[in-house]
Amino acid sequence: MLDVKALRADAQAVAAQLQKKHFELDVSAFEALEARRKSVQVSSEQLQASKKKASKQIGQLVGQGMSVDEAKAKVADELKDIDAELESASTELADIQAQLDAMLSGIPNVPHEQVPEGKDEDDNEEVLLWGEPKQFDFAVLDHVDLGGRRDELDFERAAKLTGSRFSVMRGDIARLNRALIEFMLNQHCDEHGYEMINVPYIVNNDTLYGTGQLPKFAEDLFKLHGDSEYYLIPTAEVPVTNLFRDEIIDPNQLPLKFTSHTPCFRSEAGSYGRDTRGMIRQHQFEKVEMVQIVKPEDSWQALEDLTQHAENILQALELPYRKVRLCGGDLGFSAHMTYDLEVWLPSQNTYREISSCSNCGDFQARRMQMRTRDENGKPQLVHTLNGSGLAVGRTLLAVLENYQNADGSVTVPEALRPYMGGKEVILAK
RNA sequence: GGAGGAGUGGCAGAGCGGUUGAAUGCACCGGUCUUGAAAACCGGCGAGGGUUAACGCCCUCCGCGAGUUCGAAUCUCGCCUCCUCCGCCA
Repeated sequence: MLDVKALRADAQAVAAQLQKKHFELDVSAFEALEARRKSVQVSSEQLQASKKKASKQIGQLVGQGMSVDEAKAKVADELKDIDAELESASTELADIQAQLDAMLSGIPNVPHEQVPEGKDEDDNEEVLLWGEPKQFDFAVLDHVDLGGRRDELDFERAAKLTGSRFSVMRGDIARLNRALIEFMLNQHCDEHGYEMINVPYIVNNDTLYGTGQLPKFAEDLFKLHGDSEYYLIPTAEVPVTNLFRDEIIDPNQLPLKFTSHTPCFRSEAGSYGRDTRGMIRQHQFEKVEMVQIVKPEDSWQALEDLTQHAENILQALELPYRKVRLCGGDLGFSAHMTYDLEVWLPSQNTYREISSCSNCGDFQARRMQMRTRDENGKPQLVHTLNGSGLAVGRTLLAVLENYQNADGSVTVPEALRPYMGGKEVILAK
């Protein structure tokens, strides 16, 4: 949520910033609504004040010994029309407020000035290329073929169990999956200073509102049937960032740095036909997430650090990758600025997203009313950041494809061998 | 699932339906005293919102939501959460 005060002060300026994000802010609609809000709110509060005053007067008179009926009669004039007026004013105000909230909660975060212009991923700005894609002297297989040789990666049976966009992992691949998770968590905890945290995979409305998935992106989520409005999490960012919602965090506790391994559930509405083969785009995938809650002045550096932490994983696994700064059109709803990391996939001969690291500024914090105190002790919104470190399924397939051998086996990256019982090669026939 | 009990400010803990945003204590901040510290004493100390150039003034908030009333922390109803006991269970 943007600061409504900034919009009141200069809606045009905000609209100009949002254009980079290809969001059209209806300035005149906002200003018209805001003008009504102001007049109705002022009169509604005035009416409340006079009603309160009259009630207090009755209290005083009764306290002085007057009978209740007499006291009421004495202030009857003042109370005469208030109820009806107040009723209509507060109904109108609630209506306007609801419209304003609906408008406001649908406006995305403004992009940082460093965010490049552009409409989609083709316009993202490359900031780093790391590693050299390996030259293969044989025809490379993709992860589906590699994993399918011994049924260790099984999409057909997953489809039987559930449907499309699910997978079954078995044997060494299942173990590789676990190895990646452990390796990533250990790196973040032992080398990068994160605290591990385990959170619910099912969350409520308020939590999804806090990070910005609701109300606008409900169709991307899996909603549970039942009496409660519950959803499966689309990312650990949602429960972890919301941990301290509605709290004022002691500044001495900041920064908070959490890492969490969870499954993620996404409906992938609107991506029919895209990435249908393999485990690139699944309804359920695992991710190791990093979340930071920091003082406002620290978030800029924190984004660099957090992104580096994700890069460290790729570097330790010796996977070639590319780092891009997302352009305005590709930036997410809540993000102020985002770096994507894209890993090299030999089978596609291109780089594909494996991590997304964002600074959300105070955008989520304002929705969550998550605050700390400034040097004067005044409440102040915190800044929130999140990033994948990394998407486990995509890392797994990147490992399979980049480490494949001519015979269809896969060499285990050295960093993972301790987690694989020392095994150096898997999927050998 | 059944039966009870409880939700008040950072914490503890008062609060007859009436000038209560809320006693008191602790914690915290400032001051006096002290060579310094502690103790003692004095003062300050919730959040959100509106309005204003500003000082200030006003509204809302005692788990959440409705209701009764001129007036609700206090009464009524529904919901949520927590605790205790019983049952069931990984």
